[in-house]
Formats: sequence, structure tokens, C-alpha cells
Amino acid sequence: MPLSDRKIKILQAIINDYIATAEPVGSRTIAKKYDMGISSATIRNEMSDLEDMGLIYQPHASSGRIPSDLGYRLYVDKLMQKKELDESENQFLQSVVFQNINHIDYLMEETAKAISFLTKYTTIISEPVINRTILKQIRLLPLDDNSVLLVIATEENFIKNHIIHVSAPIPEEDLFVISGIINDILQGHSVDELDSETITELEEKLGIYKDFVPSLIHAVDATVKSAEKVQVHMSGTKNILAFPEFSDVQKAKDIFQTLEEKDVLVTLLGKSEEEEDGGLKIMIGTENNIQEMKDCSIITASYKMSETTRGSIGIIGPTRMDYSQVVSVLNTMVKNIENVLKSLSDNNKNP
Amino acid sequence: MPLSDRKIKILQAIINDYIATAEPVGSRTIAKKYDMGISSATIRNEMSDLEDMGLIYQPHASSGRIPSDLGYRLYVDKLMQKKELDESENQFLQSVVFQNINHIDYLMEETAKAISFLTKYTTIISEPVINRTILKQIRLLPLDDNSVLLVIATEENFIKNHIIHVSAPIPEEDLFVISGIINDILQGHSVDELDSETITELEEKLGIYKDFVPSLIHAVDATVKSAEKVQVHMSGTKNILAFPEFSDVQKAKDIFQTLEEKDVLVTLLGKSEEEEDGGLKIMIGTENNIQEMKDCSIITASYKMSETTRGSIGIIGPTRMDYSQVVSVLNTMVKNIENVLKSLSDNNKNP
DNA sequence: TGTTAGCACTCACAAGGGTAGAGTGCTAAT
DNA sequence: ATTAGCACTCTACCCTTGTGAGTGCTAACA
Repeated sequence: MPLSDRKIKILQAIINDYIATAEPVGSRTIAKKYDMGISSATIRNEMSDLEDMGLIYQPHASSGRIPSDLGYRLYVDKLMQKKELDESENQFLQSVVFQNINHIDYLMEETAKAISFLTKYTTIISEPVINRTILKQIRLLPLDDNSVLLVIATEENFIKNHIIHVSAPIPEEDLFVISGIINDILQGHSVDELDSETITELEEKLGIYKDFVPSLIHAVDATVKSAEKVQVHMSGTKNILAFPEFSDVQKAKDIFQTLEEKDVLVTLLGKSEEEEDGGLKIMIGTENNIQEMKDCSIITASYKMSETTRGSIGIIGPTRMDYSQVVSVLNTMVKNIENVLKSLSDNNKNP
Repeated sequence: MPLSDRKIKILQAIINDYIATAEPVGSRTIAKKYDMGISSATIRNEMSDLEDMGLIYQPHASSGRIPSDLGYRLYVDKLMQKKELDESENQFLQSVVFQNINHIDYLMEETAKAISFLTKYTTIISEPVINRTILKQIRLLPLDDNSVLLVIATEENFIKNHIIHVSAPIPEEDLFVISGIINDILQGHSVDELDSETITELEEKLGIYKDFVPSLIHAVDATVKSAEKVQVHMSGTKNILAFPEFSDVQKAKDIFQTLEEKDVLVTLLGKSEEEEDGGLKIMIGTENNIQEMKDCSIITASYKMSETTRGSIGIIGPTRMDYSQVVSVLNTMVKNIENVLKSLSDNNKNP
């Protein structure tokens, strides 16, 4: 059966109305509200066809229609029109990013908050992974007789600290020398190139401070390990309670439970990396393969830095979500974040 | 009316039962379950007295009794017996603290998680404030031509980083010299002693790098400001949904809403500082003065470091919470945290 | 042939009524 | 002082009924 223009119009009306009200949409509602010059009876016939095509369905006999996952898919792929964010929203998103330019983790946290504030959906976001990025600076600073501070900076100006405990005090000048040696060896290399060869080299060069190498390596390693762990920030989970589809406490609890499991989130966010065209990945309802989330849609986008994907943002809401808004918010925010990351790493390329 | 031993026993039975079941407790239930050698009729009479005293009440005529806030108060002040944590719980709590010894924010985050995991209640925790603590190390490190990394360490080995953007590159040796000058001036002082006099002194000493002072001061200031902001970590909010008293989505939403407001949390946590005896502050029901939380009890404890209160932990649950468990978990955790903080600051006192 | 009016039918939801069960308060007996 | 017994109350649950929204079908219409 061909999908006539009129059918499309009706489908669109059903989806719009359902997104707005969360109530099954009846033929009369459409006839009255959208005034498309045909009677409710005709709409009824068309709706019956749409149902045969699997685009809408009735939650129970003789009730209004609800878009099916397939219906939303069609809407998202073909019908949805881009929504432009208005100036104030744009500015809000931009200010959030630029106010936290110096601290990646705050930046991520605030970004998540901002997005969930704007969209009223739940937002998850993964921090850029510094693994495989190039080390720029490794410094040792004296803290006190028993501790030395290790400061690691990557090419992109991500800073990590680690306190190393030492048995005997190391004079400041020596620390300076040691820092120099370490820097010579590691600078310009990625943290995962730390092999036994490098370690031997380090031990040799450090001479009398050779004993210091193990704890140093351990510290670097621990720092790297903690950086390798994908950090995930989440915000706006409680918004879920506002949607009538989750007014059943049990359902809400199930979703919260699922969102609590980090692996699930990482998997979800990971999906967006499959997308080639720097585009978004939209998973509608059952498409996300997680039983508990079958009534949710998830839209993810990943942000890059120097051509490599660094992390992703995901927005989770009921299948009845405002796809066009979410898409534009995500696009805007990815652009903002990429700009910031770029400006961070550009600092050291300009003269 | 005097509070006979028998009345106390009955009150205790009611509270225990209600904490466990969340159902109003009837006289027959007590007669059967707690077998105290008297009939339900006698218990009924006693319960009637307890009600007159305001310790229990009926949610509706001819239903079982529920402890009133006053009843819980009596229980908490006089009747409650200390519960000892078992070995595994103790170890769990300890391991959480010692595994995150080097990163205060992870430590707080994980502590909150651990407590809410153990108790099933919501946990909030405020990070130690570094304001007013003594600066130990201030260093500038070269990052690249346009940025300098500011590293600030306090007496207690809390580390903060800040990237300063500079218009012209500053040679490494100069940075070293500048670091030395700054250190001379600020080392041993608290961050809030940074007055105009100190700034002038700095400007004079820095000579040709005088122009650098404003951005430096700004960076130090920003770092201090961000440290002054009381960081609050929260965990286990979704546990709230598990309690039958909040099975009404609206109620749950109200509480979430309230918990979202940071000021509220800070105020709540602040209360514990009023307590003199290093003890806990228990606020039962309406005692916390927050309308939305009238059905919640909040137990807070604050942890000290070198005699000063640094932060607090709070546990939020229904008034029908397991007070004795919460009290012992809190006591244990405060001790653990204080130990860690002590070991951090001890490092520089031992030779 | 597509469109519409009309009608019978279905279903969810709310309101009303009846019942069972848990619990109380009171009284009289022990 | 304690207890057994009884009348009473209130909630929770179930069942019934009525209403409104919405459908599908048929027959009439342009």
C-alpha cells in the first residue's frame, strides 16, 4: 500500500499530538485540531490503513492510536523537520561550555546538567579518554619529606595529579633533575608506550635514584589507569518521573536500576561511534535491545578531537520524545565541545 | 502519666515492627509476635495511654498505631541500643576509604556510594573545605607557549590545578624563579590572607614579570573560589523509590526536587556542626523544618581534621528508618575518614 | 470511487455499593 | 489489674454500573 501524502499528514498529526499529550489520538481529535478538510470518518479509514502498515497501533481495542516504533522511525528518518534553537538557548549552551573550559570534568558535568535542563530528558556523557594521547609534561614537585607530587599534562592540556610516598626525602634540585630525565624519555610519547625497555632506560639514567623508579612507574601507571576508566556523567534522571509513561513507580525503578549500571551506559554511548557521518545515532524503543528500556528512545552523538572520537553524549527519554529538539540540542553541544577541545589543543601549536 | 517498663516495651515493639513493615501495628500483632505475657486487650489499654502521651497515633480511626515523631525521639534518645557492624561491613567501609586515599573527590563519591549501598538510604556528603587551610606549595609549570600550569598544594596535601593563559611565552627558568618568589610570600599563609598588601609585595618582587601578577592572582583566586564552593556528593537517591511511603510518584518527585537544591543540602549538613560532642545530629520528621521532608529523618555527622570541622555526612530516609544501623555506619565512616585525613596531614609533620 | 453520516459496539475509567478483615474502645467478669 | 467479649469503625477489595471516547462497518451521497 502506497503512503499517500494525506496518510503522511495524518501520521505526522498523530505523532505530534502524542508527543505533546501522551494520550492515544483519536480520529475526531485530528479532524478538529488539525483541520485538514476531511471528516473524522475518512481519517478513521486512513488510520486503519496506517495501522495495517504497522506505523501506529491501538493500546486496546476501540481506543485512539499511538505511533509504533516503526512509526517513529519513519518520522525520524523522513518526516521530522529540523528545529532551530533560539538565540537564548544557543547562548546558554555556549556559556556552559566556555565557563568550564579549564576543567574537563566540571565541563562534562555541567554540560550534562545543561542538556537535561533544556530537554527535560536524562543526559549521559562520557569524558574524553586521555589514553593514547601524547604526554607533554611530567613533573615532580616536593610536597614534604614523605611525599612527592607527580603532575602529568597531556598534549591536550588535561592535567592529572598523583601523590607519591617516599621513604626518604628527596632534595628539590634532585627532583628537578629527575623531572628533566623523565620528561626527556616520556615527553612526546603516549602513556601506553611505557614498556620495559623504557623503564630500563629510565632506571639507568636516574642513577642513584634508581630505587625511585618502581614507585614512579606505579604512580604513572595508576594515573593512566584512572584516566583510562571511562568516566560517565549523568544528569536529570529524576526527570523520568515527570513522564506519565513512568508514573508506575516500579517501571521508574527498573529504569533507574538499569541506568545505574555503568556498563549499560558505556555500551549505549559506544553505539554512536558506529555512525560514520559525524551524525547522531537514534535508537527507538526496542532498537536498543535492553529489555527494561523498551519504552525509551536514546539519541547519542560523539564528539571528536583531532579526528578521533573522544567521548559521547546520550539523551534518554520516552519513545514519545521530542526528537527534533533533542537532535538540535545535541548537534549544537557537540559543536561547542569540539570547539573547546580544539582550542585547548591549539594552544601549543600556535607560535 | 509515668512511663512504665511495660509501656516502654510496647512502644519499642511498635517501633521495631513499624520500622520493619511500614504497616500500622495493632495490639494483636504485638501480643502474638512479641509474647510479653499479657493479652491484646491489656496492650490496647497501654497503647491508648501511649497515644495520650503523644508517642504514637492512628493514621485513621480503628487502625493500628504508628510511632509519632515524638515517639521516635524518645526511642532514639533513650531506648535505641547500639548495633555493632559486623566484620565484613567494617572491612567494606574501610577498604572504600583506603582505596581512594589520594583523591579527595573520588573518596567522597565512593564513600557516599558505599553508605547508601549499606543502608539503602540516600547519602549526602560534603567535601572538606580547603579555605583557611595553609598553603604549602605553589608552583608554575610550563605547558606551552600560551599556557602555564598553576599547581597549588595545601598543608594537608589537597592539590588543585589551574591553567593560566599568557600572551607571551615565559621561559622555564623564569617560571622557576617566579614560583620561588610566590612561594616565599604565600607559603605558610592561608588562602584568604591574600590582601592588597600581599599583592603589592608580589608585584614588587616579580619585577619584569609584574604584568603577570593580575592573571596569577586571578588564577589563585579562581582556584580558591572553586575550592571554597562546598562540594556536595549525593548517592542512592533512587533508593527512595523503594520505600512504600513514597510509592506515590508525586511525593517522590517532591523529595527529589528538594534534594536537588544544593542550598538545602548544605543547610542540612551544616546542622551537624552545631553538635558539640563530636556526636551525630538526628532530625526526626518535622524537626528538619523543610515542608517537603516532613516524612523524612536526617542523621548527620561531621568529620574533623586537626580539631576543625571539615565536612559532614548525612543520611536521609523515611522517619521509619533503621536509626541504630545508620548511627553505627555513620560513626564508623567518620572515624575512617578522619584517619585518612590525619594520615594525609601527618606526612609532613614526621621527620 | 472516494467521502461522509449514522449507528452499534468496545473498552477504560470513575463512581457507587457490598463485604471481609483488622483493629479499636468499652464493659463486665475474673 | 487483667482479660474476654462484643459492637463499632474504617480500609481495601471486588463487583457492578454508567459514561465518554473512540472504533468499524454499512449505506448513502457527490
